[in-house]
Amino acid sequence: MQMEITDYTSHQIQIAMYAKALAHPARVAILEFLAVRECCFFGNLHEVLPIAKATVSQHLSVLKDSGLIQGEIKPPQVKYCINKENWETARALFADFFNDIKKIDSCR
Amino acid sequence: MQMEITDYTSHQIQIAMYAKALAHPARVAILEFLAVRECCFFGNLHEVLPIAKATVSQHLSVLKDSGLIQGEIKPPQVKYCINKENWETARALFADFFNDIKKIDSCR
DNA sequence: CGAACTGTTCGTATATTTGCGAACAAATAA
DNA sequence: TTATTTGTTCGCAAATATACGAACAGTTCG
Repeated sequence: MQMEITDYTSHQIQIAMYAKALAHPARVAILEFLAVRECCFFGNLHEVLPIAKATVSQHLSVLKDSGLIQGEIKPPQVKYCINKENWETARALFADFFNDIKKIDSCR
Repeated sequence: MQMEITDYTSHQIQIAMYAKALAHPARVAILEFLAVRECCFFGNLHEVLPIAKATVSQHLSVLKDSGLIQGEIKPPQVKYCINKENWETARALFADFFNDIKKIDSCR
């Protein structure tokens, strides 16, 4: 008797969650921007993004909720940076996901 | 004078597009299912997913539009499989994205 | 104290996503 | 021809996501 998937696995849900965090160009831009700087304040991000500060804040919130970044209050500014542990988790998750599928020959 | 990002780069848009395609557990499940089978019909997918066939069809449509999979009509069935070229593109895109950021020491 | 600066939260408008049943289309089988 | 099988498309409802200005909160500066 074949195992039946009645619901999604936590693995699938986790990949989908990280993917959702990356699913908007502004958030990809934020992460790329954080990547090349030792340190980055909200204002730096707002400067280079073509959106209102309220919207920037919202995207940062999504990224924080995903765990990919973290913010630290350095009054009167807020400093953001990549969360290394979770970043590595996501990196490995996507790498495995794409490679597992690359192994097989699929159709044709 | 610092280069200013006035809009998103096509690179950022492309990552966001692929990420959006992966941003739902059902679509991750579909891709994982396609990964371990030589060949896969719509019915096989519908069987193992906890959603109505109309919804399965919709998710397949999203994945087709992203380029990650392709469908082939084998009357009266429809056979789906991973699109290898685009899959490799996405794999490389995410791998680079995650590794570029892993390089830097970021804050703390 | 009040003004200025930095960023978040609120309220709202609009667009997109997700999900389903029903209707539909195409091919096959009876 | 009619019924069945397979999957897509339609129409709709509900939930999320995106975006903005305005209001707000906390800190610093004058």
